[in-house]
Amino acid sequence: MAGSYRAVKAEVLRRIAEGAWPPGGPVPGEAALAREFGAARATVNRALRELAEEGILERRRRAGTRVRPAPLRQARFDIPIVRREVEATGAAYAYALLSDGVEPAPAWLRGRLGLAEGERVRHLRCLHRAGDAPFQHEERWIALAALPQAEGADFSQVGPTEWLIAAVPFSEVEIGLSAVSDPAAAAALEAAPGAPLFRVERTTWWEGRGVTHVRLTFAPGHRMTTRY
Amino acid sequence: MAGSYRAVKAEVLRRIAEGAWPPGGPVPGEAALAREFGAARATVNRALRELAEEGILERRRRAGTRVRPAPLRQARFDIPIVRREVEATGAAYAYALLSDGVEPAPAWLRGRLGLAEGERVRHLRCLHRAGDAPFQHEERWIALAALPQAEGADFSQVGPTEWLIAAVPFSEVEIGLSAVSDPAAAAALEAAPGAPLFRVERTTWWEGRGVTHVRLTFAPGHRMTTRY
DNA sequence: CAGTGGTCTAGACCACCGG
DNA sequence: CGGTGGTCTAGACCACTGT
Repeated sequence: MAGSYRAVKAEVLRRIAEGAWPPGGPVPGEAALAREFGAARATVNRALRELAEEGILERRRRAGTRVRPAPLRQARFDIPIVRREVEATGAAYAYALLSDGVEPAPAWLRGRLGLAEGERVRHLRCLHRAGDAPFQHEERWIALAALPQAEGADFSQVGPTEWLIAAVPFSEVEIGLSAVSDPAAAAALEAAPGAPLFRVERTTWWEGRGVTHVRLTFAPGHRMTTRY
Repeated sequence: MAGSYRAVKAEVLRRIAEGAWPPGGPVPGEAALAREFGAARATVNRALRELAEEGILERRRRAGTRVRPAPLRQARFDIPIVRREVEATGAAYAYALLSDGVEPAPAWLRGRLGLAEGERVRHLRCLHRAGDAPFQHEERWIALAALPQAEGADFSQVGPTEWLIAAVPFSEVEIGLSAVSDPAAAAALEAAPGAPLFRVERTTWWEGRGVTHVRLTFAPGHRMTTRY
């Protein structure tokens, strides 16, 4: 097990935890570690590269590798498709389209997506259920200039999210998480008007153009979790 | 630029976006791609491995590589130290200890950390400010059996989070995000009693033992964002 | 049981940047 | 300017798993 990048990672972590390599302090160079561990430099490189990506180490050319002073805590969350998320709980998934229309983009949305004044967007509100219980309220805007085929799409059976996955293969995305009080969403979710609701907002660009913005508001009590 | 793992990634992404390699469909083997691109297999391997880690591809031995049918959306969020987060906004950071005591662990906490009945925990409540405005309310429990030195630590000047970073180098962590209504936290944050508050909960284990649990509750309007 | 990805090695070139 | 990490190559062995 001497020459395994996993073994190298584990050993490096051990030395940091042990205090042998204190926070902010330097880590021996790849060549030295390769010699010490009896591994190829490429192997050590992969180990250190991954530790850097995980926020444990800090690497810079010429300056060398150091232990991050305050380990950059980062968490990776999966953002699954609602249907899968519901089905994972064992409940039956149900979808309903609440409202649907085409309208000029409001100012805040134009700013967010970079749209010109007067540009039209398709505006949808949907409800996703887990069994009989409301699970997630989705409010979505799609820029029709960027995605003309969205004007004729039928969202009565399949939610716009799933439709978009097929229509827009790749994009740049910004995700925001917050806690909100939204009487309209609360009503759709059959929650008290002032209930604190967990919201995920996602804006998507494609080739520099704003394509769509969505607000996913969850029924009270929803938690997003991850481990590492 | 033929033999660059970045070039390979870009080309693979292009072919997927283009529709040449449809979702769910197979991707040629590493050997074939290496031949086609005039690169070493290790180079192609790195490209495909990273795309798999990013949720674009799915790889299995013997079965080969496929394009993920519904691209696994995942987002990575940085969870910075409060002080840095506040200072990043340009505001002055201020810390205050609101309450501090040692008590038997309540049942819900024992379950979460895996503590025995009657085990004692240090229970702290703190407030982090950005300038004059309350920014984050921190409520923390530290298991004294697992971390005896926490009993005598002075948390009047430095928050327990920063103290813990120095005391517990590495650990397993579970993070949960939710929206809550918490009158006590709201009061400390000078918010309306029923205001929707964004909460981050983090449980930390070390060598299989539950060490600490924290509730970070943010002032109204807080947003956690990320791009990719 | 054969083929695919997973990993390792030894050697090499080079971009970058701190002193 | 020189040392460090970043990357690439050619070749090899092997673990795993679908057929």
